[in-house]
Amino acid sequence: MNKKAPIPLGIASNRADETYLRLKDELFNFYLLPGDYFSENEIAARMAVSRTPVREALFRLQREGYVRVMPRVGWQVRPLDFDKFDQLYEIRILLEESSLQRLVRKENISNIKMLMATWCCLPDERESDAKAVWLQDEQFHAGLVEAGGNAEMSRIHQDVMERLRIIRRLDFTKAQRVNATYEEHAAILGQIQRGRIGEAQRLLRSHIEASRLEVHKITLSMLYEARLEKNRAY
Amino acid sequence: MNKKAPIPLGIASNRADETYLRLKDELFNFYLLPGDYFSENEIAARMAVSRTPVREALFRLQREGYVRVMPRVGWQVRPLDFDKFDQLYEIRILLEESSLQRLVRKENISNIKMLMATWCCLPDERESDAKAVWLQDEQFHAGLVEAGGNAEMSRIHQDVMERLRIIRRLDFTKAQRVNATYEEHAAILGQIQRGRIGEAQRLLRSHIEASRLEVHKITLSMLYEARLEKNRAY
DNA sequence: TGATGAGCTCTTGTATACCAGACGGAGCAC
DNA sequence: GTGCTCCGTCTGGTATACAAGAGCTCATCA
Repeated sequence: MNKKAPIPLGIASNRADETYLRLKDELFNFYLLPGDYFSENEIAARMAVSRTPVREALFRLQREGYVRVMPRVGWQVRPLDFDKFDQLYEIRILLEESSLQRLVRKENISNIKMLMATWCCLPDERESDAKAVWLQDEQFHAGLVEAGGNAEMSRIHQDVMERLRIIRRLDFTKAQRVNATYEEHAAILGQIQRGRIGEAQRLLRSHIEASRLEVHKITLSMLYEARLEKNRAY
Repeated sequence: MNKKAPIPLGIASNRADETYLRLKDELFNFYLLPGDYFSENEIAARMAVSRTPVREALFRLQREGYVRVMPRVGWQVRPLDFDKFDQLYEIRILLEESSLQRLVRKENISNIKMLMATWCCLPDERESDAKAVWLQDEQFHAGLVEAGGNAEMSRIHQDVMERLRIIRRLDFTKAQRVNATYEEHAAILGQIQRGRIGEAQRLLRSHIEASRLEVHKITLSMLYEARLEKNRAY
């Protein structure tokens, strides 16, 4: 029984991607807590792969700011840095606002119509599942940037959103927040359709600012609970 | 003599970084030409290291958009994509403009004064070495963003500048361009000092646009020459 | 009692062996 | 002549062996 299991590969096409996704999942669910120390061997044993794909995954996560390596010492989960999150929110606002600006110049509003189908609907047609709303919200903001027509800007926006995801995913748990999101998105799209870009930008900015503040509040308690949860498990 | 050489390590602290820097150097000097195919073994043999650090370096370069891997087939140097460069220039403008905006709000002009010492000088005090001017130019634009006070935005700006470097470094070869750079930078800083941010933004935008157009022209001929140069060598 | 250093153990960094898949060319069938 | 199949050889993907440094433990000595 010294032979390894046949093929424990997941949906990813290789073990490195698989390990990357699993590790990110553990980071997002606070199984790996900010500040924790760990080693490559530890991860490799837990995920039943060799150190090679683990290292590849960790380097990617390091590049994205989630973990850091201390040479010949070990790895650490980077502590949550709310100043950094604020800065990323500011960049989000900048990118999305400027995409609206270019939108009106390029008359590229086909994406916008698709977004309206999702967001400009009657209250009883609204999605209620938190995770589904969160996904649609991601698509809304990505869609605005894509409509701007700058693919590199979309890529950067996606990176920023990715880095915010660890705290943003804790939003959309209260019905009130979901309803507010629907109304604000619809209002923004409405102003765009009327060609009032300036007003749309103003609404967009305050919409994102509201999200930022809300997430601040939620995350602190959620992180605390996640910490308790993990401690209970041992 | 089957024992390897003792320590052929360069300035980097490990072979992976060393390999990364050497590869990027070869990319920037068009020793590795856009469109070229190559394998990990080939690089490893040429740089006298094992595949492990080579792979780590290549993954970093892939993430930065210089190369791409085709699984179980090989690696390719990504062709130069001028549309992409245009998009990156647009992002540069956005980031630097918005940094000026925040500058006036935060009254954070200590960086600006340092920049003025370099750029607001008499014509005979100007740096003439192309490489030195290029370095100062990088610092000027990075300095503007840093003065905005958003560290994450600085990081993104740095990434964008890095990706533009392969074509931007071919600029600053003509004295005329150097002089224009000095005058335009001085003008921008002058407007900032007078608190006329809007005008500074306008100048900054046209300054970057001019650089973009100039680089377009230069690069096509330089790349052609680099191609000839390499063919001559064989 | 306190300082110190040898050495053990753990870490990441690097090299290498092995695997499966992709591709191309030779050879055969038609 | 043309197309198909098989097989050898190359590739990157993965596992593993080895090297070297950081840090801790504990014994030793002043």
